[in-house]
Amino acid sequence: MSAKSRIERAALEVFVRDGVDAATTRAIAMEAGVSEGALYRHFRSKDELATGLFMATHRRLSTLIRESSDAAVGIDNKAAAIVRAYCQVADEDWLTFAFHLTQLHRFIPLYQEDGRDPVSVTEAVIKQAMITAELPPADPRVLAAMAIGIITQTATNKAYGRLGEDRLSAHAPLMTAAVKAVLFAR
Amino acid sequence: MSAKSRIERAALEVFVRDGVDAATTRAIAMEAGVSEGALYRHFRSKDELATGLFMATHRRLSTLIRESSDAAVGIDNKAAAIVRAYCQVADEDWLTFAFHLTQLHRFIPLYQEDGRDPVSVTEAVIKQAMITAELPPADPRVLAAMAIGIITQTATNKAYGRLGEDRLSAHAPLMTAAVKAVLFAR
DNA sequence: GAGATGTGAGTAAATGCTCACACACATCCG
DNA sequence: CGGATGTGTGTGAGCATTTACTCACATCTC
Repeated sequence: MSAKSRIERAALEVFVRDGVDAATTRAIAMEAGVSEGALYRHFRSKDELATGLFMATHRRLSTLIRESSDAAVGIDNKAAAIVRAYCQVADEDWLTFAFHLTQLHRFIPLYQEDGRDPVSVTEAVIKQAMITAELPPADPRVLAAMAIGIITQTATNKAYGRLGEDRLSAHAPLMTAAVKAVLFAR
Repeated sequence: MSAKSRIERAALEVFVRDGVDAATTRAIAMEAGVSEGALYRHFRSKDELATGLFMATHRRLSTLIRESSDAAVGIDNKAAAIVRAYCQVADEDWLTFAFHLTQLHRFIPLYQEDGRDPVSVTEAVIKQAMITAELPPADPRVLAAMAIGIITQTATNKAYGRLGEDRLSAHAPLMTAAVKAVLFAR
């Protein structure tokens, strides 16, 4: 593995463990088994390192959700597609996903910048389904928040060790049923 | 207002805005309109200040949830009581609630320490309802996470300015319906 | 006047980042 | 082929700055 990716993996570990602000470049370098100087050979700053890692996962997740919900037909299938997208990203690299999940609040301006984030996409899907009367009317902003909350809070509890070692997709059926139920709840 | 509470309010503002780790004692003192020394006259350390503020809201929330869900009869009423408890704490002091919400991840060991936290309480309620066959069987840990996720993610989106200026309880009916729907979803 | 409260300059430690240097390796030239 | 030169990468001591916290002294309150 290249030094650059070793540093990135180490940074993810330290960021998840200590939080981005409390993490030190020294700790990251030590975890990666390189000197502190090497870190700055590959990244301009600690902030660029953290932001780069966050945005990579953010774009991966946002794109996957948008594309797979677009491809699905009908609100039920779209809901299932969104759950599946989260599970896929979480399971293919839990560390990056956990970093994205736990440090999200530190990057909200970036999260919301282009209206292509998971919440906005979900909100758009819901709005559209209300126009076609597939869903009964309600505040789409709140429904989107609740739907995403079902998924992210399950993932968060897994990150906190409350759900054992299963992959996130082990809970996909229940999460999917829950999201569908919420969309129709009034 | 006493200096001590002025400092606490200022700390909450800065902690919410910058995060606990990035917040400086100077910024807090300036926001409170006192010197940095005054801060240490009332609190041993920045960490004690942050932890004290967090635990106060944590205990308030946990206790309220436990007591009001205990008092309610039947799973539907218990679900409504949990939503109401969150809304009450959020609406009576949004700043402390927003602090608790956004900085939770930094205090997980404290959050989980005594099994009286909102998620654990909700999990216990769900388990009991399954024993009495009020609810169909499923993993209570996941159901609890999802139910709490509905509430906290709605609140989080409000904190991020996605839901306008309404009080959280404005969304209580929808959140309550959603939580009930999730508990029965399979 | 005594104790509580407030002040702000000062301190030791930590942190993000730089820099002069070292090493490995490839390319070029006689 | 052997040496010179260039380039990408790694090192770790060192620097400037920031930060949490302290303390000798001032001020207020009763």
